[in-house]
Amino acid sequence: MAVTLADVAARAGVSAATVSRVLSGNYPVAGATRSRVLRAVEELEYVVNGPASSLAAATSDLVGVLVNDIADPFFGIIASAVQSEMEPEKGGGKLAVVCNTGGSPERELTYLTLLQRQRAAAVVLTGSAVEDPAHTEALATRLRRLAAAGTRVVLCGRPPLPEADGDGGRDGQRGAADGGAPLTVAFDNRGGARRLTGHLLALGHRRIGYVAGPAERTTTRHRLEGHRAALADHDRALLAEAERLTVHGAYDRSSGYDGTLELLRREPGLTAVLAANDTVALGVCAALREAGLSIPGDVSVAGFDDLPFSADASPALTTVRIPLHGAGARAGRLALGRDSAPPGGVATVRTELMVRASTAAPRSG
Amino acid sequence: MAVTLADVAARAGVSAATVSRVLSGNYPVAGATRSRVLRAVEELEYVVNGPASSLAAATSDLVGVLVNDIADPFFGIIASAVQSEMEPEKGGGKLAVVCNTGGSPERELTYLTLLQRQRAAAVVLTGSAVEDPAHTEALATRLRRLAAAGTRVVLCGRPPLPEADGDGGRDGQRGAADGGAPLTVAFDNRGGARRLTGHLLALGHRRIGYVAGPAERTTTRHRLEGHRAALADHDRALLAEAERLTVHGAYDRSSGYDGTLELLRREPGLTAVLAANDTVALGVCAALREAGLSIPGDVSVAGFDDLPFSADASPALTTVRIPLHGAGARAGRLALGRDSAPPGGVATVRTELMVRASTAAPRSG
DNA sequence: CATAGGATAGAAAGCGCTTTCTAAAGCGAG
DNA sequence: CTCGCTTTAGAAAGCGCTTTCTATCCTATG
Repeated sequence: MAVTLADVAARAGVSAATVSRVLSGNYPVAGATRSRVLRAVEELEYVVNGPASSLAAATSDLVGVLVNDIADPFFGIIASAVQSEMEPEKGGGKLAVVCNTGGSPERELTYLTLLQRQRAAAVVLTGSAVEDPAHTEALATRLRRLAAAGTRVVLCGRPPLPEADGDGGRDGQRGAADGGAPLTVAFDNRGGARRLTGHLLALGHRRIGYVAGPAERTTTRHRLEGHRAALADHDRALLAEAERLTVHGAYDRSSGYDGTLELLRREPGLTAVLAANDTVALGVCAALREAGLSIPGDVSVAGFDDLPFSADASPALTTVRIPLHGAGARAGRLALGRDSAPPGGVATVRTELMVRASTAAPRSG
Repeated sequence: MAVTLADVAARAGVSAATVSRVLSGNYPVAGATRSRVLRAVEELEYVVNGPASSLAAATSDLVGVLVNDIADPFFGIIASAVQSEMEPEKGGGKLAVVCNTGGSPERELTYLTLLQRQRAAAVVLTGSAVEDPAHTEALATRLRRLAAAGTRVVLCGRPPLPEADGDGGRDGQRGAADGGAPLTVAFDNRGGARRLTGHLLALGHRRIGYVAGPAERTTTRHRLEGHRAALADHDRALLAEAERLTVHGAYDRSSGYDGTLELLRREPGLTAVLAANDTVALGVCAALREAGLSIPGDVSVAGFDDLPFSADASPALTTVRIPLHGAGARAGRLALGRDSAPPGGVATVRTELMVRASTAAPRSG
């Protein structure tokens, strides 16, 4: 039905092998022959059959990008950056495939199977991971197997895989023999949270609420650890209160709203609220305003991520900026093997405290 | 290297054909045989070779989703909805591939080639199209060719393809013979804009600025047409001013900011500003506030799309809601052939005026 | 008890491409 | 003018799967 290589070959008066060589370009073909083939391709509107090509060559130009929520700009920005590294102009010429896992470990596995089936050239997993030991192990096993089969695996914004144990590591230098072990681009969530809480403490806040993300996510834990480390640094007594002033929710606006209501119930004297991320912070602000509290006059609010809308919120949000675009681009290059692997396989991306209008010294003391 | 069908067959003590039948499930296999095969698959950790499978079956389970900007929630929501229809549970079991065109016609064509190469099962094109005749024709040709080759083509949020002319239409009833002509899920941008401007006029606004999107985009033109139709309906004299009170920009915040500054320069007596979309509206608000104007006290502001953050902006944004999720889901089902084609191949999605705090009657008159 | 007919499984022919192996020219050097 | 090397192109063998066509084994029926 469709035009095939053989049709082009016949039209150009050459063999199929020659056409293939002209198109892949990794073999010398005389100029005259080449242009004759190219013209035939043109005239017949020939389009390579990808599956056939992938089968014969045992490689494909698909790169999978797994995201937790494609409608969330956080992931959109990362995915966009990864994809921009795959541009044909940049020497990639890969097809970046964004897969929406919805944060579900099962779907993550499902998509990985689908990608493995397609013999994807690389896979980039973004966003926090679920800390369920069973899932962690299943995921790690599959990722190592993918890597061993020649698919490049890059984790972006999640912690590196645990060390392989059990039957793995048959050769001394792990990851050197096969396709290479999974690589990681990690965010310094802990450090960022620590600086953020440090900033609030320096302003004089002592009763700081925390509307955290889902309890089982790595990112949630890391940010919480940073927060508590800062509290402990300042005054170990604050740590005792921290537990009571922390509520968990999802990474969305309504969690911020509901969480804030709960926090106010627990501690009406709150002078600051930290949000799991900027989207949650929006909900926090809405709840505070509805409670008749001004920001930052009565309560300071801070978020995490520094998404595009954060500087535009009113008041502009104090937040911890994660260079998402840079991180995504880095992950993309690692996935393409265009950047050399970072030492230890882990590149940590710095986060930066952005102090804006939503945080100020608490009224009086 | 990898485990193949033959390995599984050998292990299960059956032929390759049987294994294939067990896995595809569209042929009766005796229960005992089936479970023996399944066990072998399990034990060998067999994963189908997608390219080989696609080649032999002459189909693939890839569905391409082209978006203008993956970091923009507008597209994120649509893509997410399309993808949710592809869930294995929903009987789809397709791999939705989100491709970021950056709004560039060339990249659009590039990705379509890539998808055609992969023999994609369907392609969904989202977002406004560029109104360059040369590109429109090139795109239409390629899409019709894709459709003819059996790939389902769905346009979402852009106008239907122009009627095929020239050498096309060899058979009387177009689109019936082959895979089917491209389908469209269109947004009623014109009607939405018309109602929005109507709302402002009803409030008493007469000097209404418009920070429009890129001039060459269909969406921009449609919204502008709706706007002007409303003005003309009310008082033809307003139409004369409309040109002067319209500026063009991109679909981003800074365009809203810059555009508003320009509009204020042209007409300091502005009482309302319409934005190309909600993101642009954020920039409009920022510029107005910096100019010392209150919203909606001095100037009313309205947007388009009703993205998640729009209700949270302060003041909450009056806007035209487009049911993006529903539209994306519809497009997804059409792409899967799960919904029957709408009459004329075009399903138009209603838009809804959401009146919120950012618009009010102008001060005095 | 013989035989038609259904159920189940195997053999084998591709799907369209890449790539190794091989052959035919074309060239300068002895 | 011949020999051996390089350049260029063809033949053909798969890549791993699906699917048609056949063969076999039962079971039901006359």
